[in-house]
Amino acid sequence: MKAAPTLSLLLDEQLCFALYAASRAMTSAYRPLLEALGLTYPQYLVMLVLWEQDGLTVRELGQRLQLDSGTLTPLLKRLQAAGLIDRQRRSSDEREVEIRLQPRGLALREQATPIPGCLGNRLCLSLEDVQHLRDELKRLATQLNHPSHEGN
Amino acid sequence: MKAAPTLSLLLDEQLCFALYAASRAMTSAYRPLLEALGLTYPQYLVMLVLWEQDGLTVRELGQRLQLDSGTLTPLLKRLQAAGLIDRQRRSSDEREVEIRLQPRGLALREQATPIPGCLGNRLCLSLEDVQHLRDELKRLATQLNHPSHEGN
DNA sequence: CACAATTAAATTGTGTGCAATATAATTTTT
DNA sequence: AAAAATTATATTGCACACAATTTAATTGTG
Repeated sequence: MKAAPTLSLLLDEQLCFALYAASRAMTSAYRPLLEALGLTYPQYLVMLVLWEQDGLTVRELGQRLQLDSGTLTPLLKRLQAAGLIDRQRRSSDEREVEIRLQPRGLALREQATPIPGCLGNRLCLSLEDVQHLRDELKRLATQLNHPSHEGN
Repeated sequence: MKAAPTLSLLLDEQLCFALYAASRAMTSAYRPLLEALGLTYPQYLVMLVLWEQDGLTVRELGQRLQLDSGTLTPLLKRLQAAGLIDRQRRSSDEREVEIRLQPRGLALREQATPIPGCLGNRLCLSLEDVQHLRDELKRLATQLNHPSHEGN
């Protein structure tokens, strides 16, 4: 076990800042496209999950997106107010709230289909490079979320 | 010029979600370490810039971090309230507000030096891999921020 | 069955991000 | 030099994120 090496405090050398800046740049790039659908970026992510699997609970949505009810509850209320989803307590377990797509929410999927390709075009990366970067980021997130201190 | 290929709408295939999740995981990993310094993650980024170059204006800080005054003004007021920085209108141009480290803000640098190494340890990546990922993310952010539509 | 422990959402409070607007100082133009 | 345009910051309003607490429903235990 060796001590943590002292790395630079220079902003431009930080992986964390590159990640933070790239994530916000990505959200900004989506914004004008999603505005046409009346969605914010986190709302779009919720819709992606629901288009894949409808009828999930708030908890299950949260597991998928790594978001808690403090974030999801108001977001889902806005999607409901927009007529895209419905929120219903489950009769089998009244603690759980089931989220179901409304016709307007389901129909929105058609308008969303061109969006990933549209964004992909801007990246100037091959599909393989995008997939590789995506998988590296997934591994990074997994490492950071697990407190498996000793590894390497 | 070919049409945008229709890519998947599956959450787990999206680069954007991997980026979003990794960025939040990174911020969460920093949180307990920064809490010991009394800083939030964006506040830490501001301090990184000031430790590199003191006396920048709000505008210059914003250029460096890609943040506007709507975000920075309240954040800087909190750093000022914590006694870490000072905010002063420049006499040469009264529109500009100069940010200067206070002794406590300068001293905090010592406590921050082990942090990057501490986080680096968790990544289970070689230094070269971290640098490569960082540079890929920088290129990605540059591409996304520039509307240079045709490229590749 | 009663009651403690657990679980799922919702609520509350703080701190970003960011668009839009306002305010004030400086520069440019006429 | 006065008016118009520009620039820098601050303010306002909305939507996340997330910790901490609350509320309500369910499960586990004696």
